[in-house]
Amino acid sequence: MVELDDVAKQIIAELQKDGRTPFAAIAKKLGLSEGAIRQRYSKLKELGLIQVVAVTDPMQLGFERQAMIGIGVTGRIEPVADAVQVLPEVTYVVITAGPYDLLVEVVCESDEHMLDLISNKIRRIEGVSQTDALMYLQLRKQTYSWGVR
Amino acid sequence: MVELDDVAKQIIAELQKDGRTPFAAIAKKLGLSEGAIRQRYSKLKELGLIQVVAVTDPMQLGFERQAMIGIGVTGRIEPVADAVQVLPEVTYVVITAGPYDLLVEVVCESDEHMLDLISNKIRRIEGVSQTDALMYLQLRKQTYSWGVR
DNA sequence: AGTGAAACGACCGTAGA
DNA sequence: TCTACGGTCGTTTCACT
Repeated sequence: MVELDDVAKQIIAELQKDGRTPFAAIAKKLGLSEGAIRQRYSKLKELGLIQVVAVTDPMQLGFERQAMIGIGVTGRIEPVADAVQVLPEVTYVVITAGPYDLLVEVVCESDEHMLDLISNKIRRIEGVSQTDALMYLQLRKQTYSWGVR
Repeated sequence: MVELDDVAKQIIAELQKDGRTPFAAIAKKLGLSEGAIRQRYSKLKELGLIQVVAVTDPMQLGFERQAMIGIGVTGRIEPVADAVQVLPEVTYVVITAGPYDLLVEVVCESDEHMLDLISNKIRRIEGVSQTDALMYLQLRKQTYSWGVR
């Protein structure tokens, strides 16, 4: 775990609103030099604490089928998480406490692709005891500015 | 639904890798002018098809408690989705087919905050018949470059 | 960690095919 | 929708604190 100071938090907050905000603009807002902001951004990025990326809704673009797979695991969860997260269709993996041990978001090109992924890849992983597919019908909200409000 | 041509898809793919990639660099790669890329980016953004943002792992920063709430709904799902997505703690809402009708990701400051949110806000929404909280223990993978591979 | 300055490159408006 | 161009602004590097 990492402790971030106020400057780092504010840089993150600005970039959560618009990831292309010039460092100079952030610098002006925070009363620091451009270089200081860029230096901090580079470090945050290097440490894997932040990434600036384009996000879209694949379904809205007519691309693919999407689902969240709830997985029940017997035995240790980590090895299953490791095995799942190397699959290219998998965009999101989180270990959870509750009805499932693992939540896995997947993006597929078709129903057949999805079926193959679940039946022949995910369900055959050692330790997977149960899978529930929650097919995405419509994405309603997607926000990245949680610290801001 | 929107049909994107190849240029748009490639712009998105580049920005999925690094959202701060200069338009000029993308232009060079695609053999177009910088202005063309900027113009297309602006339009994609305006249409809400793409957003460039900073993403982090709140838990890794020691910030908050996170969970996915699986919600069962009686009657129409859309009004419930609307009511849920205005809550500031809610970062993600998707209508699904499967064990739940709605998946809702929430970021809270503490267990008490989470409890209050679920008991006093979400469960009191008209039409909510069931909620399962899947508390996040550890985020393992988070990718935004699905079209790329 | 942060500053400042100079060279370079990116961005953005406007005009035009 | 795209290109071209010029002025403005952002980024990079380096020497310094």
